Amino acid sequence: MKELFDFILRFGNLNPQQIDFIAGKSITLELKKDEYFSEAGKIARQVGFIVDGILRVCYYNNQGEEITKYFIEENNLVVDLESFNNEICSSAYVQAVTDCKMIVFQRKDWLELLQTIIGWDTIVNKITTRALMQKVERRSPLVSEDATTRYLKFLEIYPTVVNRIPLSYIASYLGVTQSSLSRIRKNIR
Amino acid sequence: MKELFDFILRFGNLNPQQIDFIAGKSITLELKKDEYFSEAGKIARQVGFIVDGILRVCYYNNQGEEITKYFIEENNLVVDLESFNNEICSSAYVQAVTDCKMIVFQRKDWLELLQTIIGWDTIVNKITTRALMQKVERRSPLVSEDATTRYLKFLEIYPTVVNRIPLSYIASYLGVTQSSLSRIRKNIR
DNA sequence: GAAATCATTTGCCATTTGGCAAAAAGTGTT
DNA sequence: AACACTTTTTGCCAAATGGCAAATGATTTC
Repeated sequence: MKELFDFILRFGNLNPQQIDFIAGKSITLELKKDEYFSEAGKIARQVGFIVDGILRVCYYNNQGEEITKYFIEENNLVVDLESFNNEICSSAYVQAVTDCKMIVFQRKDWLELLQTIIGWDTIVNKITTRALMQKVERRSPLVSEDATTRYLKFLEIYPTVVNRIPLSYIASYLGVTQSSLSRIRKNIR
Repeated sequence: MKELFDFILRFGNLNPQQIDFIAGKSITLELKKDEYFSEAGKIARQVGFIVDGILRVCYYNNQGEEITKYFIEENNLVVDLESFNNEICSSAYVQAVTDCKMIVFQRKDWLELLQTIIGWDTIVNKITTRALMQKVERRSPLVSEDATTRYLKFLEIYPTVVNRIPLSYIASYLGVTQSSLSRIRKNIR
């Protein structure tokens, strides 16, 4: 629980009562590798905080290829925002890439927090905006780079992730085939 | 001015006094093709609304190649968010791709609006979040597609833009060379 | 620890895209 | 209409990446 509030309090202040109230609404969740936090075709009804482990957001394109949109590491919030906010079906999967320990809030509790705790909405907005900007900054530059440069950028952005996840996921994140990525990796060393 | 409030009021309600107050803080700005709305190395101190015209956000990578991050069409707000919010130098240019008519708010006026008008921050947050999500949704899929598919997606997303801007800008948005894009375009028809 | 399963690497060749330079087409100016 | 200027197209060839299948390596299961 400490990790969660260390994270939250970087974006604003809360008094001890408020912290307790938030903590009281949380539940813990353990996901095994490959299990889903939320799924395409369903409505996301949870906000999660990753205490330990890595998740990824992925989907399938019209040729059935699996595409990883991004990875999310420990000490970050995870939510399928469009689905959660608008109560519409998601088009993506949020999947545990390693075993994960999470702290989770159900939708109705989360909404109650937003209405109850003064300043909570501002904190949540800051976290959301920052996360979205980060996604743009991370993924967007890949479009204009060749495969080797993409991989090098991946290493910069996710230094702690490389050795904990299968090559195929990295390939599907970078928009490169697995075999190409394998060759690229060989050439770099 | 009508266009601006048509846009804003899709995200929340404002009474006539509030609308007048906001309008009173605005100024109009005309940009000629190729002029900058904000520049790399400077701090963005304006929020703009495009009444007519197209802007793009672009930067130069370490090989001096010009890269277009995205286009912004009429009836949208434009701001270099990271620079504006944190008062730090930007790394990107926001440039008029066609002649543009804009409505602009200076930073201090914008901040005053945020403090003065109840609910304005909520509206701005909704607009910001939506715009950021849109950026992710538009640019991210390009990573995993080949050049032809990228161009077709571009046509879907920016149907009104294609014939108003030079081919080279589209190429630099799609991460494809100009000559490749020219060939792709030929093969499609 | 052998078998089965899954992940990664490699070889071979096809396809796509890039790089460069010249030609063609389009625009605006006088 | 002729000129300069910019944008787009094209030809030629090189380089990068993909597709497929087999080989190798790693991990799990019994």
